[in-house]
Amino acid sequence: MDYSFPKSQRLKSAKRISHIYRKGQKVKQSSLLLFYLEGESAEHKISVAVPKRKVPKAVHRNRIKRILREVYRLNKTELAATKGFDFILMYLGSDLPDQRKLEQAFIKLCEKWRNSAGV
RNA sequence: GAAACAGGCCGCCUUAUCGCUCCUAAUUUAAUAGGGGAGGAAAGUCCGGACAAUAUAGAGUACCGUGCUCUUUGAAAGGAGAGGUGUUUCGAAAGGAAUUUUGAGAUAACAGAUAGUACCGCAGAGAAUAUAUUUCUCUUUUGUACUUAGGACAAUGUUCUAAAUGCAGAAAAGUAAAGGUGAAAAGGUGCGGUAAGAGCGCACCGCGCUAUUGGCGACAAUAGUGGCAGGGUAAACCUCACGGAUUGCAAUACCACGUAUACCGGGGCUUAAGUGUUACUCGCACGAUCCCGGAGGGUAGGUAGCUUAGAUAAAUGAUAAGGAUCCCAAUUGGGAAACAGAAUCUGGCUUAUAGGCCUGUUUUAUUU
Repeated sequence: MDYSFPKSQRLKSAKRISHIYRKGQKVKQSSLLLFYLEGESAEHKISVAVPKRKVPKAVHRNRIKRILREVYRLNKTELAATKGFDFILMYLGSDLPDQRKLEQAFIKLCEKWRNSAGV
């Protein structure tokens, strides 16, 4: 099993990210929102986002982003596909989340994504 | 031992597994080994400094900062100690009172309100060139009551005139003493004085000015003098003194990519349009394939700056076990753990902070 999460699997270009926000499809499950768009390389690329308006404290924002990244890292296989996709995973709640609940929500989100993206 | 105050420090630890980031090493092109990886405030961005760019031709204005004294520390901002003054709390003393002296604290953006402007809600007559539709007082005058004196008549009464006194009203003044309003009412208390009053006069207190003395100084004491003009706000503008080039790492340098000397309108081509220079003015420099405006197009990736933390959609994390701390139950167990996340570095200031430790001072309990 591959649980690594190197730099090549992260979405880093500001131009590409704003493009996904504009043109990408959306899937929602409880407090998670996933933007996705077919990518340029064979690998998946992902980026996490927490809106400043919902979570004003920098400490809490950092924590939520780390938890989201950890959830993705441990459940990467749920998003397995033949093509590479670019994702943005956004947290819409305003409280500090529980990691186990978030993992279950993420797995459900992945099922929805598989159906809508037709993979 | 406990409580209060002041100052300082710490602000969970260990192991394993999975993962992130930077550096080094060697094999070699996707993996291995070793090492480093958030804070006392990283925060607010309120003051300094380094560094960078602009300018180096300066001057004035504007703007900003600081504001009792001395010593000390520091590159500066700032800090520390000692003192002075004002305000204020508690206690003591003197005095009839106003007030003064003194002991122990607290506190002050603590230069200037006799340069000018502005503001001072409500209440109140009046809030700054003081003042009345209250009260008080003199004078004049009207009415009335009573008394006295004189006269007339129809005579133990009636009536007229004059004067004094009381009451009520009016006019013209005096006064700012009393009541009342207010955070604040144009020196305070007492005595004299006056029609009533008033620094109008006097005593004491306070205040201003001048001189002398003491102190490095802020200031203080003493003497003389002035009858007292001049309320408060400068964290309102402002004035004075001292200091300050401006903009900030999204600075800036280099590499890569890419384009348009296109088009439209206007100005100018040597009697100067314009650009740069510190916000403005002057001055200075540059100045013809030029300048301004419109509409439109392209780029916005990387390296250095940048750090024995050093990223760039931004690492410093997750899970499990064990152990300290605190709380509830008191056998086993269950729960809690603050404020808060680096972005060029650095010195301060301010604000947030569960819990714990140490030192000192004061009060108090117990034991000897």
